Amino acid sequence: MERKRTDCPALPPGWKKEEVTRKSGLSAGKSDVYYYSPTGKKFRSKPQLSRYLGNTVDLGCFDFRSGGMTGGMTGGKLQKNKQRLRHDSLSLTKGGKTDLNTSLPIRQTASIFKQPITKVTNHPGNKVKTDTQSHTDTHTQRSSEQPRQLFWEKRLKGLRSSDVTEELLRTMDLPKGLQSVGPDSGDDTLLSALASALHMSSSPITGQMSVAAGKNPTIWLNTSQPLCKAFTVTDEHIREQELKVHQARRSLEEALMADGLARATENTREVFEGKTA
DNA sequence: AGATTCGGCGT
DNA sequence: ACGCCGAATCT
Repeated sequence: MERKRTDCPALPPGWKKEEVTRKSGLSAGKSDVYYYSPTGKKFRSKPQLSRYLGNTVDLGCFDFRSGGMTGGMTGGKLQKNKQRLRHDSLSLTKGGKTDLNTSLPIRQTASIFKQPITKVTNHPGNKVKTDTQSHTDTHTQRSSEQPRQLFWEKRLKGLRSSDVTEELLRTMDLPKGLQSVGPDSGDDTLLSALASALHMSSSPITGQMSVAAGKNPTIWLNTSQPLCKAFTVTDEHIREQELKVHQARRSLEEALMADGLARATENTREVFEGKTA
């Protein structure tokens, strides 16, 4: 039945939406909605889409079934102003490759995707100004980006890594003695903040040097540093870390060996049974 | 194996 | 009533 993959207006080019009507069973007549990324991966739920796109995008106002944005604060209940999508892994159609999203959450007050803006005036000759890739093209020069929110790292809360199966990976442990500054004193946010700082910046990460930053961040916060109290790295820390790296490398080596062996034996078995794939 | 399809749990 | 996802079924 209905087997058409339509372009989804709300999503960046390359994404397709599909609606399949159930044709039998108790739920006959109902339908399921799927999305396909430019690379062809199929998505069957909003959480799955969200996981894939990363926390960079808040699909809070995205309606999975219809494929559109659900309007702002309509109706009685006040809706949280959380709405931001992004506009990235989608516009990255060039690399042909990666679907990976390693970018960090960016403030996005307006709509996620490219949308025409209609300017209403009394004057004739008004045109619709379409937002091509003017500002958001920022993939190369991001650090110099305009105003940043003071506590933008809050948006990193809940950011977790997962493997290809989307199984959540165990989080890392931070060395004792690291303390966050500002709201969200959670360990996970701290970890994300530090990881982001290391990821984005090429200069040393020292944390917030001024004690006053805790009291009055508006004035004293050093915005080029993560929301982490100043810390000192001891030789002991360094040795611990070296040990961890060694252990990780050993595990990796073992895993690779085991995998290689497994493949080898499987191949020989198949040849033996005469089923060469 | 991968894709398709419906059931059914949880909200 | 519906979103989400497991698993049976199909190719």
